[in-house]
Amino acid sequence: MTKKVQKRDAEASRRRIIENAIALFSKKGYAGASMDELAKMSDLNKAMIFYYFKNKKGLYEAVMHEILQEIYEAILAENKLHDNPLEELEGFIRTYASFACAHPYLPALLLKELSDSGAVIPETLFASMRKLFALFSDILRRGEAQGIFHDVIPMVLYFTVLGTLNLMVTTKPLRVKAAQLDDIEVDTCAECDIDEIADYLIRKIKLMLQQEER
Amino acid sequence: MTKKVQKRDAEASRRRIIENAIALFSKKGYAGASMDELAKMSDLNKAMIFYYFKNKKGLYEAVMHEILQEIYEAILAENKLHDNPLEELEGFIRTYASFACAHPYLPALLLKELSDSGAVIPETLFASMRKLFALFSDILRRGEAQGIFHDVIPMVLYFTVLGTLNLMVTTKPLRVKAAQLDDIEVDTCAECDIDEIADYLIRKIKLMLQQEER
Amino acid sequence: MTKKVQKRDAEASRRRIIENAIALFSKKGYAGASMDELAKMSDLNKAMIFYYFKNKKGLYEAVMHEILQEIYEAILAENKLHDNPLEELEGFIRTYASFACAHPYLPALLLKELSDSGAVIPETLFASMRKLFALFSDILRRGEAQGIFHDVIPMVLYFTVLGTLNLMVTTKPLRVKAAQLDDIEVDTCAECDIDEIADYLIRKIKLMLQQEER
Amino acid sequence: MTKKVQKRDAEASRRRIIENAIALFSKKGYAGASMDELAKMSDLNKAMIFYYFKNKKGLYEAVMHEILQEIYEAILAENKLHDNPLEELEGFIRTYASFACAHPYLPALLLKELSDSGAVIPETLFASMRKLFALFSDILRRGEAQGIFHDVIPMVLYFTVLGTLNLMVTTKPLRVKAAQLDDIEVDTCAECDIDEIADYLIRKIKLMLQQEER
DNA sequence: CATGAATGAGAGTTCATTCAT
DNA sequence: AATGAATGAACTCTCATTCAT
Repeated sequence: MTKKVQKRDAEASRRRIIENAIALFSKKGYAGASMDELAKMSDLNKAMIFYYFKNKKGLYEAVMHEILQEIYEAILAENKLHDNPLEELEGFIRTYASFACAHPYLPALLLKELSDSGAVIPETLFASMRKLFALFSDILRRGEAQGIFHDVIPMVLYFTVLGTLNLMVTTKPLRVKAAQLDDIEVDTCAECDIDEIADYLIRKIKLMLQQEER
Repeated sequence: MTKKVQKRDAEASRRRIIENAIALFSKKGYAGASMDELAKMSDLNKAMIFYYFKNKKGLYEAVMHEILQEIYEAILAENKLHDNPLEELEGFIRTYASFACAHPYLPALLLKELSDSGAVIPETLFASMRKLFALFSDILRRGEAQGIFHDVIPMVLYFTVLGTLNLMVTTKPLRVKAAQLDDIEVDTCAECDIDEIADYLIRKIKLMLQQEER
Repeated sequence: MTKKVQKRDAEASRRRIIENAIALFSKKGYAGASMDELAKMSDLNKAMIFYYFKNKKGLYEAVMHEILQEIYEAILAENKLHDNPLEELEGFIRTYASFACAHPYLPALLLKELSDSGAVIPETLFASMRKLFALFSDILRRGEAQGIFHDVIPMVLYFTVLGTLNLMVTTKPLRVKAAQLDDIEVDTCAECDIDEIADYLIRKIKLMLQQEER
Repeated sequence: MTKKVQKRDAEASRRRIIENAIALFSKKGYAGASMDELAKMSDLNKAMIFYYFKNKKGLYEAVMHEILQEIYEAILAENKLHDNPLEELEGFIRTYASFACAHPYLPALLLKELSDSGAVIPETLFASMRKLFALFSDILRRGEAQGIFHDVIPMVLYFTVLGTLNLMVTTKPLRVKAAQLDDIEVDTCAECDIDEIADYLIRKIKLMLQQEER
């Protein structure tokens, strides 16, 4: 007879949880996020979180996997549009920047996680982050092989890019507030939008890589 | 009757608390750190924490103030040894790097705090961080005025430096582990020590700043 | 399969908490009552108190609302049985007295609350107490209008009635103990039951109100 | 040599503690009052409270003894000025009223204590209160013997007087607030001062006692 | 698939009280 | 007589998690 009176849509519930969890974890961190609050946000019973994700850590892993997968796919798609390392590098930075700006939870979550070596989820973070780094590293190595980049240490440069962009995104509110209170002595770049910053960063990174040291 | 190994030494107790708190907060973050655990670590009754610092937030503020003050003083001292922007910049980076390496709680705490715009202690973080940035900014501006640096945006470059160095420090365990598990496909720079990294970063930053764009 | 002795019966749990809370608050006062003890009394986990009442103050409000509502309804019901102010007044006093005797927590809670102007819950106490006073006041005013009561100040007389009855109830144990220890010098009325006292009070109040001053 | 550099005046310290304790206990009740706050108020080290009074209960006893002694002496002094029961009764009520008004902690403390049968300090309260009641009782008994009072139950009348006056004092703030918010429907006697109330009560008590029942 | 009731452990914080100086 | 440091127990309240329906 299959009553199906009410559409109990498992997939929809799951997604609602994940999406709210992304917001919550990025705002309050792992320890600070409460499953109670998450349930309320998601308009679902608390028990459902455990039904779908087993426990808090499991949910967190799902969240991290989700966002790392998303950014990876975005960057990979962009990467396929280009065929030389210089453009690929540009694309990488620009895509990461605009994605981070559109989804500011990403920098927040990533920095938190990286700031304690993935204390919560070493393996997951790990595997997911490696794919992204492998791509970045590969671009630089090929550029080096082609003689257009010099003196390359991919790991350091990777964190240079991620560090700069992530911090510019997460500190935005702080910098805006500083600008309001401050005499104009120091410029906190409160107005810059992320695309300008990405452009600037690209320009600078090029100078870094294309020059041989004197 | 000389040694007088005092049991009830306020200053000593206070310091023990602060020092353990630095370790604890940097390891577990603000929300994740437990005052109970801290008391045990410090070999003191839990109530003493509140006796000295009023509440958890007060303790956290004291901790952040402490570490930011320390790094600021270290950098300021170094800065006074030089008299031209280029050397000053080098000194800044090198000092920050070696301090961060010697006191790895600094990057951990800083990244956590910056990753949510100083959610816990906006004002304190703020004031303390500004002094450091003001110094950095000043170095670059003077360099620009003297025609040795070009196309300078201090805020972005500040986060480039801090982002790179902090992330290299906090991800060290992660990178080491990656190196063990991995086929040699990607180099996670597991062996590099922080001074080499600082050297590399300095070299690169110089290229960034001394060149005019082509 | 009929009886269904429910274990997880929300309404029952809630009631158990409220009822024990009434006893506890009336015995120890607001500050002196411990939620831990209440949980134990109620054979429930401590967290359930907060699940049902949000916090201690919320519980206290619920308690006060409950008892004030009960006494109000009892008196109102009695009031409807009469149609002249004299009888209504009698009914008011008698009902209050026997209710207070049957539920001795009422005087205890009321006196405590009134003794600091409703420090804990000004608004709630307020609204609930006003209804009762409004009824009392109305009775007296109508009596005055009909010329059977004279020189009426309802507020004072209200507290005369409540003060006398409440104190006679709450001091009962004290007075009994006094009677045991004492030589018969002073009569603490240890034997009187509350109905006699109510009768006496009614007699006296009548003399108060029906006479014009000489 | 008797250095006596600093006047460490024990008696003064003791008094400061007692006086602040009266205020504190009357405002927050026994359980709600904190020795920490008391020490701060008294500008003394917390340990001194225990030096002078052994423990919280001891202090509370001292406080209750103090205020009951004071009111007893005030009333006794007044009583000696009169030589007939009617005037003595008037004096009792009037003195209690004005004392209670001048020292509003008395009603607050008394009602709290009486509202749980002297849970904290049965014996002390007891002994002190009995002297006062014995005086009141004696006045009435003599009046009855002289044929000017009729149908006397001292215990009840005692609480009638104390109940009325104490409640009028402690509820003053509540009644004032009610007067502000309310439409004029009910008169909470917010303006009456305590002497008017005492006069009114005396008038009414006289009617109570001088009449034989009809 | 979904709910609300229940739990036990632990959170931060305050308490009365004592110790050493 | 007076202080500040220290304690342990208790406090209110929140947490992640599970059970019964």
